Formats: sequence, C-alpha cells, structure tokens
Amino acid sequence: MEQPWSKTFAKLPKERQNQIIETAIADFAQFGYNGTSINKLAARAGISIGALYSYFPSKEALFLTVIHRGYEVLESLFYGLDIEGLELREIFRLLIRSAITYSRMHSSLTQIYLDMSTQALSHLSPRLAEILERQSLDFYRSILEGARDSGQLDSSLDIDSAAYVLDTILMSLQQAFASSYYGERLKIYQGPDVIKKPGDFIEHMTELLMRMCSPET
Amino acid sequence: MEQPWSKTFAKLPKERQNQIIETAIADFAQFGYNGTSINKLAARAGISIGALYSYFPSKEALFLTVIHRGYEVLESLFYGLDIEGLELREIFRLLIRSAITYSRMHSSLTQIYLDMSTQALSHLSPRLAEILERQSLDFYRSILEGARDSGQLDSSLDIDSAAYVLDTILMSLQQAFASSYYGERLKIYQGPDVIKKPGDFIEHMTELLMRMCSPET
Amino acid sequence: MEQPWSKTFAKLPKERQNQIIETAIADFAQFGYNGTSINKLAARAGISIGALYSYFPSKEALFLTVIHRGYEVLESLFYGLDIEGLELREIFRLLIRSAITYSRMHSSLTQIYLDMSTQALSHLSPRLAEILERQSLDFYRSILEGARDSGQLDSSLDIDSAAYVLDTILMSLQQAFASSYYGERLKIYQGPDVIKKPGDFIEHMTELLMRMCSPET
Amino acid sequence: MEQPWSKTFAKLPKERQNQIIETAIADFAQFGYNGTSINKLAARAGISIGALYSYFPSKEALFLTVIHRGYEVLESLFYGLDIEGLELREIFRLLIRSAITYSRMHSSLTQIYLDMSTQALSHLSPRLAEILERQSLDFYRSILEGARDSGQLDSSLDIDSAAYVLDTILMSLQQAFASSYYGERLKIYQGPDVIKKPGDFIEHMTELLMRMCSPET
DNA sequence: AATGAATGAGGGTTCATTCAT
DNA sequence: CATGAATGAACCCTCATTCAT
Repeated sequence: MEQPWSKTFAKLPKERQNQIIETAIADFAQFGYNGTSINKLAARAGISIGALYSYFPSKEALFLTVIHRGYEVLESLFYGLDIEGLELREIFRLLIRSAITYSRMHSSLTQIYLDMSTQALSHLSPRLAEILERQSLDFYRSILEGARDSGQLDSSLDIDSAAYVLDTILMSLQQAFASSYYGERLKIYQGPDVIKKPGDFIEHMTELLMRMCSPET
Repeated sequence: MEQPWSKTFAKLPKERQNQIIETAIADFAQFGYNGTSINKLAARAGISIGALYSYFPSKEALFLTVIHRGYEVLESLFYGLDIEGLELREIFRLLIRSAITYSRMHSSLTQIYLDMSTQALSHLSPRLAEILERQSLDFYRSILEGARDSGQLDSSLDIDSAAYVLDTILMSLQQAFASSYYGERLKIYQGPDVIKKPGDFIEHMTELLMRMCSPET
Repeated sequence: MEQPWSKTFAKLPKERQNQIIETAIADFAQFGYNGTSINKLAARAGISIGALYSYFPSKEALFLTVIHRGYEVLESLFYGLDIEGLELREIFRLLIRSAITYSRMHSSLTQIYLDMSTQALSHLSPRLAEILERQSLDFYRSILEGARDSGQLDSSLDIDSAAYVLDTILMSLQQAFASSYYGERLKIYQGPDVIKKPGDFIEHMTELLMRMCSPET
Repeated sequence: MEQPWSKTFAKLPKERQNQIIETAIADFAQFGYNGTSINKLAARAGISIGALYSYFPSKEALFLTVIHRGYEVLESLFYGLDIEGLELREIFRLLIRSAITYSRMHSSLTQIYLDMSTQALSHLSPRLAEILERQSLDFYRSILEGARDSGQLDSSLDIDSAAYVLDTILMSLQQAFASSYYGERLKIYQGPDVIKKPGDFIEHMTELLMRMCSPET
C-alpha cells in the first residue's frame, strides 16, 4: 500500500502521530467510516482541521492509514507468536488465545475491520483484502504444512480449505470479543459467561479444530 | 421485535410495501446505514418523503423493518429445507449449498447484515442478535442433536460449540458470495474461480465439517 | 438552454422568484462567481440554504439562471426598440442611447457578463456565447441589411464585420457605464464628465459609426 | 504604481523572478483572481509559501505585480512598433496584426486583463485603468494626430473618440484571440475559420477603421 | 392519508496568512 | 532569508425530519 499519509505526518513526533491515529481508530471504530466526522475527530485529537488535512489528503487517506496501522499490529502479533516445536493442539490453543487477546487489546481495530468489509467501502476491498488476508493465509498455511510434514495433520486434507476454516473461526472469535453484535451472538451460542470466562469455550474450539485436522487413528 | 412500521404501512397493498422495502434493501446494502439518504430512497421508491415518514417514524425504523424482512426470508429458508432422513454429510452439503444460493439470491440482505453488525449500529445489537441468531442456533442444534441420536455425531462433542462453528462457517460463505471484501478474501484462499465454480470448495467444506463431527472410527 | 432551475422554483410566486434572482444578480455582480458565497446569498435573499438548493441544484445552476434572466432582459430590450422607418443615423443614436440606458438600469447584469466572459468560467463559454451573441448578431445584421437595401449603407461593406464593430462598440459602452474599470477607462479617454453627461460622446460615436457605414458621396 | 513587491524580490535573480511571475500569470489567467490558490501557486512555482509572502505581502500584491509585468510587456510592444512614415491604412493593419500577435503570445496576460476589469476587483480599478489605459490613449492619440496633420484623417473628427473606438476594437480583437468566450463570440460573427485564418477579417477591420477616419473625398 | 417545500446544523475540504524554526 | 507547519473561518452542499397544504 502506497503511503496514504504525507511527509509532514511522517516527520511528526511519534507521540503526536499516535495521538492522532489513536483518536482516528477510536472514532472510526465507534461511528464507522461514514459516521465519523473529520472535524470532530480533529478537535478530539487536539489538532486543527487544516493540520489534519496536511497530514492526510482526505478522509479516506486517514482511514487507510488506520488500516495500515492495523496491519502492522497484526503483523507484529503473528511475528511474536512462538510456535516453534509446539504440537498442533498447542498451536491451535495459542492461536485462539491470541485472537481473543488481540481482540481485547485492539478491539477498536477489530471493529474497524468489520466496517471496512462493509459494502459501502467496497471500492477499497481488493486493495485491503490482498494486504490483510494474504499474510494470514501464508501464516496459517505454513502452520498446517508443518503439521502435515510432522504427521499431525491428515495428509488427505486440502490445506487451503483448512486454512480458510481456521481463519474464519479465528476471525469470528476476534469479532465476538470486540464487537457488540458478535459478542451478543456468541453469548447466545455459549451463554452469557463466555466473554468473561472463555476457558471452556477455548478448549472446545481447540478440540473441534483438532478433530478437523488430525489423521484418523 | 415490536413492529417498527406503522399501521398505515401495514394497510398498504403488498405490492407497494415490497416496492418500498426492496428499494430500502438495495440502498442500505449499497451505501450502508449512514451512507443511505432517506430523501433519495423515497424518490427511488416512487413515494413522497411525507409518506415514507408516515410509514416509518424514522430512518432507524425503516432499517429495522428491512432487518425484519431479512429475518422472514431466513426463516422461510430454514423452513423450506427438507433434511428429513438425510445423512449428516448430505445435510452439511445442503446447508452449504443453501447458504451460497441464499447469498446469491439475497445478496443485498447479506450485505445489510454486515453493516448491521458494525459498531456504529451497536445500540441495536442485542435486539437484532437475539432475533436473528437464536433461530439459527435452534435450527443447527436440532440438526446436530438428531445426528448425535442417530450415531452420526460423536457423543463427546459439545453441541453448542459445534453449532457455533457450523454457523460461523455458513455465515462466512454467505458473506463470501455476497460482499466484495469477503469475496476477495475467499478468492485469495481458494483462487479466483471459486466464486463461479464452487463445487470443489463445497466438497472440502463438507468434508471438514464431517471430520469435525463424526465419531472416531 | 435547458432550464437550470427546478420545478419547485418555477412554482414559487413570481415575487419570491425575483427576490432570489435579484439577490443573486447583485451578489454575482459585486463579488464575481468565485467570490460569491451561496450561504451568504441565501441569507441575504431571506431563504434557507436548503431551500436555495432545492431551487437550484448547484451554484453554477443559479448562475446560469441569472444569465438566463439577463438574456430575457436583453431580448425584451431589442424587442422594444422601435426602429421602423428611422434613418440609420437615428438608429445608431438610439442603439447607443439604449446601451447606456440598459447599462444603467441593469448595471449588475452587465457586470455579470464581464465575469462570465472570464477564463475561470470558460467551460460555460460555448453555451453562453451562442445564446447571448447570436441574437445580437441577428439583430444588428438585420438593421445593417435594411440600411443597405435603402441605400444608406455602402454596398461594398462586409456586413458581418460591420455588425461585429457595432456590437463591440455598444458592448464597450455598456461596460463603461456599468463597471468600475471600464468607467475609469472611458473617463481617461473622454474626461470625467462623460459618465454623467454623455451627450457629446453619444454624438461622436454616432458620427463615427455613420462614417464607417455610409456610402461615399 | 508603487512597487507591490518587496526589496527581497527585486534582489532575486531575474530567472527566479520570471519563474514566479510566469507561474502567477498562468494561474491567475486560468483560474481568475478568486479561483487562484496562493499555496498551490507557490508549489507550482517551486518556492515556499513563506518565501512567496516575503516577496509579496499579499495575494493582491502578487496580482498587482503581474499586472505591472503586463504593463511592461504592453509598453515594449508599443515601443517596438515602427510606424514611422507608414500610411494610416498601414498603421491600422499593423495595429490589428500586432493586437492579434500579442494576444496569441501573451494570451494569459490578456485573460488576466479580463479578470482584472471584473467588478470583484473594482477597488483596484482606478489605479489600474490609469496605468494601463493612459499609455494606450497617448499612443493612439499621437497616431491619429499624426494622421490628421498629414491630411490622412478628417480634421473634423474628435480624436479622443476615434482613439476610444480604435482602442475598443483592438482590445476586442485581443480578447477574441485569447479568451474562450470572446473567441466563441468572434466565431459566431465571422465563422469558425476566423481564428486560424484571420486574413480577411483583418482587412475588413482595417477598411472599417479607414472609412471611419478618412477625409471625405 | 399524502405531498413535498422548508429547515439549518453539519458534512468534507480549501486557503490566505502567520510564525517558530 | 527561507521554510512549511499550523490555523480555523468559510466554502459548497447534504439530509433527517417537520409541517402547512
């Protein structure tokens, strides 16, 4: 993604950059793209409208910058996962836990992903999907291929399909722990305590993923 | 859900009702809740603004009515599925096919679900989730319980968790075949032909669901 | 010119229409197209911004409506000139007097013509020139042809060129009596009293036009 | 005209001065005074906003500097015209040709004159008209007086009025060959080829001016 | 019941000018 | 001297809602 922000913004102290991006994340998350007012956002971020427009040429550019930030966070999450030598079950458990942790730590970003996938922003879809989903696929595929090579994954399995299911489930968990709607949905499926005490649920999910992947005994 | 529409609207000829609701579905799907203009919608639907406001007290009420219509469509979909006597594999295949068919026939409604689950409309979440997700859960649970009772489902499985995974996957397929973003995502995972020729993908998904549920041999 | 105003505007009482158009004429004349603020104009016209935009879809449409009004005024001026049976000298004198009178009565419209011919509005040039200049040409040509047929105009003269000069001079007089710049210019050429007492100047101009046209004796 | 530019600007290398003034000419010509953005102009000229404001205390000062440059160009044009010993008809032809040539070479300046004469800039009118029109009058008057003294101009003619007509026609030709609107107008009067092949038109104009001035035979 | 004109706050964005560096 | 970041009023235009007809 070409940088949607200006050189002026890049030169700003990191502190100030964060202050702006975090305000933007909060607003876009809470109000959605169309519901967010750039003028109000600027006021909340403590900068003038003119300054904001000198950092980002348009509302869309600011939004894309926020998405970019989300990508970096996600990247560092994947990068920080140490799955070396773990059994597949441990890996699944770790992925699920990480999805939930990420979701809680970065609930606004997660909410923005939801908004971004909305049809109203469909003109951004190809660009954004390519950036964000490609790395997930690569990561999950490498995990599953590793498991297959070590005999922990049924060799007859279509890996891309399994990766799709894995990503779908992890995404659904992220959404469940960050957005109101999907939170309500999860509570309907798992009872009201699941959000606060997700331990059992995590085990169940791990088990289901394992059953899906493990070679027949 | 209390009827968000007025008695006046209820008394309208079905034809006129449909004309309005379908315009609303199209607009909310394309532009999102915040991006939809009630004035333009009225013009496109061929009614006056005053009439629209006599049918629905607010933009939100019209949106809720649209969601309600979506619920009816979904209900009739579930109701129309004849799974009596089918083996579990057949049922999964049918559910997946139905999700895709529904998504293609009612892509606007599917897109609206996405918008609705957005944080910007979070004040509606509890109401909407309860209505829409409860019936899905009940339906999937009954299927899985039936399968368990006939020995086609591992009795150690947590049925609510399995239902959650099932619903999650079916929802993701709906979104993939209706929205730009999730369509792009699916293509990244499965290649560009999957949208037009989803046969293999359907089989893979069926297989994965079966592995998840079947008793160990 | 297709009507740039809406049906809503057409249905307004003439009084109200005039109030709006006249405010627009005054503002566009005083501040130019780019210098005119639609919001301020609406306030000065005593209507809401929304109302103004329901009458005219854009600033440009309002401007075009003003030009249209100018065309009507010009048309009625031409139509009202009774040159039947007048000698050419009398006709020239009358045209010059009329240009000055028109300019004084409709100085704002005259000022707007100046603004309109500016390069900043060049995308309107072809449309506007065709409408406004065509009728002038036709009118002047008919006068000159009449004069030629009655032997008052040298038959070797190129009538279109003579019409061009005639129009150019009349336009310059209009501008001189309506706009600051061309007023100053005229004063430099003719002394400061010419604006208030243009009698001699009118005679000189008449004489020059006659010399230009009359057959050699 | 008091110099509207600063000493700093005067000390700049001529090259840099030109670069700035020419960008300003281009922008003011294309967008008009109100439509021109000083910030964009600075960027296009390759200098900083701060520098621009150290050269010219305001947008208006830059505009006046541009007008001043136009004056210089016009002055050098008049100065460069060698009419010594030419017959009046030759002089008129030369003036017309020069007006067209000038207009083509300096179309932006010509367009700026149009904008400048607009009511929106009326507070500048007295200053600008005095500078720009005085020299034209003096020049044309000297020509006509010369012609009168050599018997080529009817001695009963009011020279100032003839100068006014002469200037008006020459100005109209300049505008016709530089601005969209007056170009369209000329085409309506003279057909679409006149802009590219103005030969006949030049002759007609010359003839008309001659008729206007020559003594009766 | 139906119409659609009217409202005006608020939307995203621009820009002449200032001033700390 | 030069830079260019910062300001914020003002720009054109939209829209959910009201209400006289």
